[in-house]
Amino acid sequence: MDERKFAVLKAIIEDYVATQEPIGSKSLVERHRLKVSPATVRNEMAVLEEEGYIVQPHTSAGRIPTDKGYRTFVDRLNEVRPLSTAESKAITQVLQGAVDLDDVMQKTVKLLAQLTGQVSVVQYPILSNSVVKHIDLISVTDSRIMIVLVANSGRLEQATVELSKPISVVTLDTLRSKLKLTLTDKKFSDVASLTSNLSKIVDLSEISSFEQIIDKLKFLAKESSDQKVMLGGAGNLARLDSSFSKNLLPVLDEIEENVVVLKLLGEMASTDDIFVRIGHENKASNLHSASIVASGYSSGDSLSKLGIVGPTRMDYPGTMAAVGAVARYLGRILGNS
Amino acid sequence: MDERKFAVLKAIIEDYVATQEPIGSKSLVERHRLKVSPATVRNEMAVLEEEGYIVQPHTSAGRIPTDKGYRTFVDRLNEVRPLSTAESKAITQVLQGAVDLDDVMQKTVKLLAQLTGQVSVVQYPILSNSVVKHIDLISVTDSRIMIVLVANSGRLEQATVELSKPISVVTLDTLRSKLKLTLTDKKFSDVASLTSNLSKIVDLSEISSFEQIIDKLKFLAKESSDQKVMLGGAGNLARLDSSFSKNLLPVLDEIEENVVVLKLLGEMASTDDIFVRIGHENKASNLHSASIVASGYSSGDSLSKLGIVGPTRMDYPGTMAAVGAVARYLGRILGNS
DNA sequence: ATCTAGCACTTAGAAGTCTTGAGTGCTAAA
DNA sequence: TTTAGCACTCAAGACTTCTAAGTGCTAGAT
Repeated sequence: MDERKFAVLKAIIEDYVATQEPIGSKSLVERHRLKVSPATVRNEMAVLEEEGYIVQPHTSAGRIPTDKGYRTFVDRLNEVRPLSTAESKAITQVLQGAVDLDDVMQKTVKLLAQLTGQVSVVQYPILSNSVVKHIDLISVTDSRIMIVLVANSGRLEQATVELSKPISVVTLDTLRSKLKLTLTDKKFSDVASLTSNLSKIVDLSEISSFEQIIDKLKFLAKESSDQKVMLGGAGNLARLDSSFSKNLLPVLDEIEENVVVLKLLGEMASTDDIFVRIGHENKASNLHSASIVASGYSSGDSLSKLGIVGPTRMDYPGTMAAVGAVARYLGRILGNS
Repeated sequence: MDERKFAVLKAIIEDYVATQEPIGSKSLVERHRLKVSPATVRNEMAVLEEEGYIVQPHTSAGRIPTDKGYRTFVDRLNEVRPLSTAESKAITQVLQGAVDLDDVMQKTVKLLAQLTGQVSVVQYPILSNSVVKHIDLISVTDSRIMIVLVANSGRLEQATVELSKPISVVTLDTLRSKLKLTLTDKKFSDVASLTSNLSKIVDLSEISSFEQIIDKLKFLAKESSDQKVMLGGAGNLARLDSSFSKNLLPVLDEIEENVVVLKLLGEMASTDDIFVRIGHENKASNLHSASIVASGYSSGDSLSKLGIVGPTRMDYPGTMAAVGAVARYLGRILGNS
């Protein structure tokens, strides 16, 4: 595409994103100090429309960008605009202050939501490659046992088992030390197989308690290697126009269920570039008027993802910059672990 | 207030909540099969208006309830309508499936949001009266120590300390056993004072690491006895009308910061009845068009709170029933601990 | 005494009409 | 290839009118 035509497209997109109104040739020339007349611009626009980059809502109205228009705009946007120093300062400050992983995740998701003004999603660091750093059994009461698992990434997982009958302290102690021995420095994904063949160590009378604990432990290790997701900035939906949010609501419900996001984020290629999926490029029809901007971030050993979802009409450069920066900083914070 | 007048008020409120439109005398008589003519109802309405229970948005329009109207309606609503069996089934099923405290809280907040269609808030069980059941120090790397605290209520708190220089295994071991000895079965609120006078036990060269760990531990214990809050159903805002959500957005941001809710919920008297605060009864002016329905729930030893916030125009009987039921079930679940 | 029917009066909002201005496409000249 | 000029279109705002839902009040019915 020729240089000037792209300039026109770009100008249309910028104005439309800012005003949310169709853009006409005259106001375009004024606002952007183009060195040509409106008539020339009109000719360019006619071509752009023919090629499917922009449309008119009705005759005698200005133009608005199509998905295809946004797409070429984003593709041409090679160098990502850096964030303002104030913004990047904010990011480091907020993330610096986090105490544990949950806190980091929560702050990140909120940060993303605030920087972009959109609904944000952050995937927890993936555990399957992680290694058990510590395992403990804690008796809260004599029939309630809490299992604690710590990964080398610093992620902690817990679960409580309600035993059908009390367990003796001795049994619990032997079980605990056995588990420590068996599982420490082993992969989460191997926990299930490793625990399957150590049934002989406990007294017969307590075999049921034993099994309940092991079951929960397996579940916990499996569950944790599954992916967990945090959602934030749902309130931003209210800021956006309601037709859009009506569409998106069911999606959010599902996101809270962790189901969709896995697919959504999983589909984005798994490098740490920034990915953008615009309107109809999304398979789910609820998302046909939405765009997703996502990026991978490295958490020690593995690569997880984060991103935002908003209306197609969004500030792509700014959003991409924010997503990229947050991903980078998050990786840096977690990289220390 | 005389019986029939109340019936009229009630009918107005019910219709207005359902339709969100001012209610006139004629449609009222039709929809509610009152045994009197519209003219009579009009007379009643005139009196109700004079007494401040209802207003006309403009002459020649129907009436809408005032805060005072809602208030008397709610006050007369003595017996709380029980939930449908389907609903209470849903509650038990959802809560039953939770694995740990975070999970319980998250499921509860979501449940409340779904049952009521409003924004919901659940306070974590208060810790200050809780007792340290278990404490552990886990070395993730040799300069990253994770502190784990478990309360008798089953609540688990963790934090990671980044030491300025590595700590030796021996020191860590002695420190750990010392802490176990000192803190087990002590109140969270006493952690700070108990840890203040045990500096002598470590080698001088590692005194700085020691201090960093103790500081974090104090912080953790204090932080945890502070109140923590979980927010849910922010997406419901989008369902409501936008003027309302505009008002409420800043409030939500603050709620996420845990600041406001403490006050908000704290102000509600601390029994486990259901409390309703309507419109201007709220001090914060952002909440003048909002109502809060809250209830205490007992979590083992202490009493915490949960509730929802929505527009004054809400289904009070239904909402109160839902809040009450969730509080009751939650108490039951946590009571086991 | 209280309720109700009837009626004159009010008024927001729907429906209809006019006007305007931002926008277009096309043609012909620079 | 660009630009000026011009006729044409049409959504959205302004202005009017109409209407239906609602009111309050009075006088008769119960």
